[in-house]
Amino acid sequence: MKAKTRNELLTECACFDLRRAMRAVSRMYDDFLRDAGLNITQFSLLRLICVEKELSISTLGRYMVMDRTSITRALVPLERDRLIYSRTGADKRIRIISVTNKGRKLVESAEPKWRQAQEALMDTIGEDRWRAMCTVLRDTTRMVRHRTITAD
Amino acid sequence: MKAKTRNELLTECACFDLRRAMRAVSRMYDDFLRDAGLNITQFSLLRLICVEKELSISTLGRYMVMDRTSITRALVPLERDRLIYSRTGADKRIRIISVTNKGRKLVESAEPKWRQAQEALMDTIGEDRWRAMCTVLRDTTRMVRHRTITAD
DNA sequence: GGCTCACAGGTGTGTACGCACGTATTACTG
DNA sequence: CAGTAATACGTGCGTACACACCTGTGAGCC
Repeated sequence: MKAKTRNELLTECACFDLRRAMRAVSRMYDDFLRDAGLNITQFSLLRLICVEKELSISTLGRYMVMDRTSITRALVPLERDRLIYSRTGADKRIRIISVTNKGRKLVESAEPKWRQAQEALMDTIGEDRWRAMCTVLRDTTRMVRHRTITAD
Repeated sequence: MKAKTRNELLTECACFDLRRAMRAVSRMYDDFLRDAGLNITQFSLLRLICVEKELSISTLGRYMVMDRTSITRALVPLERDRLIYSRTGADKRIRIISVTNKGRKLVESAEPKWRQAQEALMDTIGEDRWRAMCTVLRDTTRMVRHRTITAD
């Protein structure tokens, strides 16, 4: 099979491919995590908060490459369920987010399920494809983000 | 740099990488499409309906790898704005979706913007990375979907 | 110290997405 | 042909996500 030219590549939507794969893979992860009482988004967010101890809404947004306001909303169910708590910092503009003991325990109990999802995906697509996918996705994210930032 | 082992690969979440890249890239496409009055999801959906003339909710769901009920909701704004219309088929269970003239015109007017987004992404990440990304995402989607179907 | 601007954050609104559960219609089967 | 299974779809509910717009705080400049 002949390799596609640039113009041929452009006839199919990369963003569609990305969103579709995201739906397929997210559903798989959510299936594994369901019993744990977290979805993959909440798990990722909570795990990040566990590692970093204290962070602001904007910092979380930058790391997740998510709009600041989306972080605010995503934290609502986590705070409601006492998995995280927040307080005002020395700089009164900043809301500092931390994990609670309950939150940390929940992440730890969910980790085996997440691990199972990771293994299942790895077994499904294979080590080489996994490696290629993660690399290309991280590079793309970085480049697109950099493009946005430098273009203002 | 030494290549990562399977276990090292598994310490970082592939699903997180996927969702994060999806957010970054979708935002870029939505930026380009904004003036056209469609977002990338609506554009993809509408374009598919244009090409296929007539399809059911479930068929759309299978192609988009999206839950049937998500399709139902996604079509609401499109039908409200008279971009599509639906009717009951010979099999009364099936709701047949078709594009309207207004919808077709809107897709055509949005196509140049979408094309600009495609070009911009291509210029940002390069042809090789684009090729690698689309290939790996389609293969992954297919494999994950197949896994779900065969596992029931 | 007052002015201006950048930064951190929240709310209103609308779309994106999926699961649990329920209804209606068709297909299959004894 | 009655009974059952499979198929197609919708609604209630909850989370995911972003933009437009607004408020409050801190930083730098005069």
